[in-house]
Amino acid sequence: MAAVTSAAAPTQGHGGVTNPPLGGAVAGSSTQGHGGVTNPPLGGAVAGSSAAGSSSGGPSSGGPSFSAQARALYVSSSAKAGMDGVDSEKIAEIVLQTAANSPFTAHQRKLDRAVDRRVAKLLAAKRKVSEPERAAARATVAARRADLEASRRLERVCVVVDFDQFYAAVAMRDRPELAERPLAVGGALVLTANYVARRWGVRSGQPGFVAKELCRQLTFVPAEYEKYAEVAATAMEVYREYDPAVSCGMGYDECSLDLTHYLRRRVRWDATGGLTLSARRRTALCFSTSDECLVAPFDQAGIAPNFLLAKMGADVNKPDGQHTVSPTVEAVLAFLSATPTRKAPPPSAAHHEAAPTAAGGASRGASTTRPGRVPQADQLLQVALGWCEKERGGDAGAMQKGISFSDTFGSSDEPAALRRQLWTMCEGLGASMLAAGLVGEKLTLRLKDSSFEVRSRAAPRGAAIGSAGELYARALPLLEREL
DNA sequence: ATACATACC
DNA sequence: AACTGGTATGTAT
Repeated sequence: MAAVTSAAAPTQGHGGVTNPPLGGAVAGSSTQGHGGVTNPPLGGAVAGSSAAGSSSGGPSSGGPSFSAQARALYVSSSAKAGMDGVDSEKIAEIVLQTAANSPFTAHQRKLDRAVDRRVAKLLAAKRKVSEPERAAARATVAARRADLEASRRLERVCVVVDFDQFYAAVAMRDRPELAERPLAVGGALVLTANYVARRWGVRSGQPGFVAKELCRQLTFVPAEYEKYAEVAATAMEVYREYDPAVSCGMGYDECSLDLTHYLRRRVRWDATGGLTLSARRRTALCFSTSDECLVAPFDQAGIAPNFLLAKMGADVNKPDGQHTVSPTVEAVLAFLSATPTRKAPPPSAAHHEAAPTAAGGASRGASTTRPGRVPQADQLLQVALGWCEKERGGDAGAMQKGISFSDTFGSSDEPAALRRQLWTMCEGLGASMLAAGLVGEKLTLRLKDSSFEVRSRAAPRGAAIGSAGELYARALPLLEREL
């Protein structure tokens, strides 16, 4: 990982950081624009060895027809909490009618086909692996697995709390008259729907026009991110009593606590039996000191010996549920085999880097560059075993690596209009860079057209980028070339 | 290194 | 009329 440094982020002074740099960016285009600055990837060590991954349930290679896929998509959504008694046939029908022939869906299908090709390629490569190679790989995995088991920690009590229907809960808190009505936060896209709306089939990630079609009475309210940050901060204040280092997830709607120390001090707790927060204690966790904190009466919690498992557990038993993974190897493995692969987080070298390397380091370095190894295999193995040493849920305290500004605007091919749009976005990005105290090193212009095709063009490295003017100067040539 | 894609909320 | 926006990471070339 190149030792590029930049006049990076002074704000959160991290002493003499040799840390990664950052950048600034902007974008514009005929329908949508998205711009961002990125840095060279963290690089770091990637592990090798050979473990199995499993494909994300995307069908399509000779799989079901498109409408069957759409139906399957819906069925999974109807299985969500609070969706009993929903007329799934009808909803599937409406979703198909309104969205199946959209340019978005067409683009999505194209992406899916690319994934299928990649999967086919991997499977073909796998088939070519000889039996001796397989045996060697099995031995490597067995050895690594033994290492991981030997270093497995089960004494911690990690909790991930998920603020259910968070954005909608905040909206309903402020406008109680909306609470009984179907409500969606968002606009072009549904970010969150309350449980009333979900009964109509409205769900997050759905395009707004489909949601409206599903539920004519649906009320939309725009997202208010500053407010969410505020409410989350208030909730964190409460959680801090239980874990001074409590961290908040990116979208503000979840946080992670390590209750190990709190429980040792305050509660009689049987390590072998695990921990179940009593309803009362959980309520205390959520609401203890202030009613201001009454965010969502239906928060979920995952409780487990590490944050990987706690995060996965928070997704079980919605709404208003909690799931405990007991601190035994058997319980952990049983939980994993009962949990769809889809629920596991993607293996990430960065996560691995973030973990103390007691167990990981040596074998990682040794196997990284061997040919024929599956990248990320060590991470996959860790996830498969439910092994995770991450100290926290979020990456609290990590230095920001990029900052971006994007905007969806009306379709246009007018160069002049696009330049104006670009300028507006440069101003927006400049302002957020200023607010964040960031200076850019590298600039990327991203353009999305009306068929959802995305182009990204990077400016050659140059002087630090700090203002709207500098952003524009670097971005404009990129745009001109695309006109 | 660049472009393109993915995951997550 | 018409499928977000922001950050970080992964893959292919």
